[in-house]
Amino acid sequence: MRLVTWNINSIRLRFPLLARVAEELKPDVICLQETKVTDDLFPTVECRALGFPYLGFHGMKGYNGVAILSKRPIDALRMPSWCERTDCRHLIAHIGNTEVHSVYVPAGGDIPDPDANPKFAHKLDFLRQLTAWYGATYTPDSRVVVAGDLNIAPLETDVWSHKQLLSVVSHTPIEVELLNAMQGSVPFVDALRHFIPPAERLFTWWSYRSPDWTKNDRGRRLDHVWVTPALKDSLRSAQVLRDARAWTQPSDHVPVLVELAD
DNA sequence: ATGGTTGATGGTCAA
Repeated sequence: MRLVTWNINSIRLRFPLLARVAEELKPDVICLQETKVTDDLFPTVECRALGFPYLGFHGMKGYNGVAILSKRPIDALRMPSWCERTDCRHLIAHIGNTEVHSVYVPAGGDIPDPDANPKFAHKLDFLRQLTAWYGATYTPDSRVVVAGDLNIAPLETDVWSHKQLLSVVSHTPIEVELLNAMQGSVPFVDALRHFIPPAERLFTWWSYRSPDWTKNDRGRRLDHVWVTPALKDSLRSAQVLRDARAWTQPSDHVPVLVELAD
């Protein structure tokens, strides 16, 4: 199974780029975040025309929104909600004998202080709740893929400057600690770092707020694919489609591909 | 330290 995760930042605006991702990466499953579309306006006909007959989506007006597009039958869909909100940040599809999760962790605002910044507090709470739930719901024998924009870059090599980003939301010690706790809850295997050495720099996001995203390569690895230990030996390859950041009218995130043996 | 850009929306808010 070839699985792509991508924060598309509006599926309607960037549908032509989604078609390009489908054509170039030939995924069997695509997990999307920030679809930014309500369910009644989701482009179901267009997705099916791309070769994905089986669709799950969970969206709201203007913000957030997750989706899973599949060439293989989706047997069941679930949409957990966290922090007593209906934020459309989590979608689960049962595909064959495996669960695929599309997750969009709150970005957390600009100030890395939960007392001063409710958005940061929400991000931390979201991570704590998800961690408790994953730990209580799954075991190492579960067949689960967690894919999405987790909005945290855990390793020093996941950011362009570890020192300069220590107090920047996405790379603060408290966030990294909570993300590591979430990964350890089952535990999950980091599929990207399974193939790409942790010593090597690896980014999946480059800010829009730079006139030239390639200048000094100031990126971060915010998008992740994790698998349960039961799937570890099935991992075949992983790839970040860095080129997609240079496409016309790009998302600030690029697609990440992980290939698993069936 | 600050500001920079993009998207949905229709004034700003979120990222």
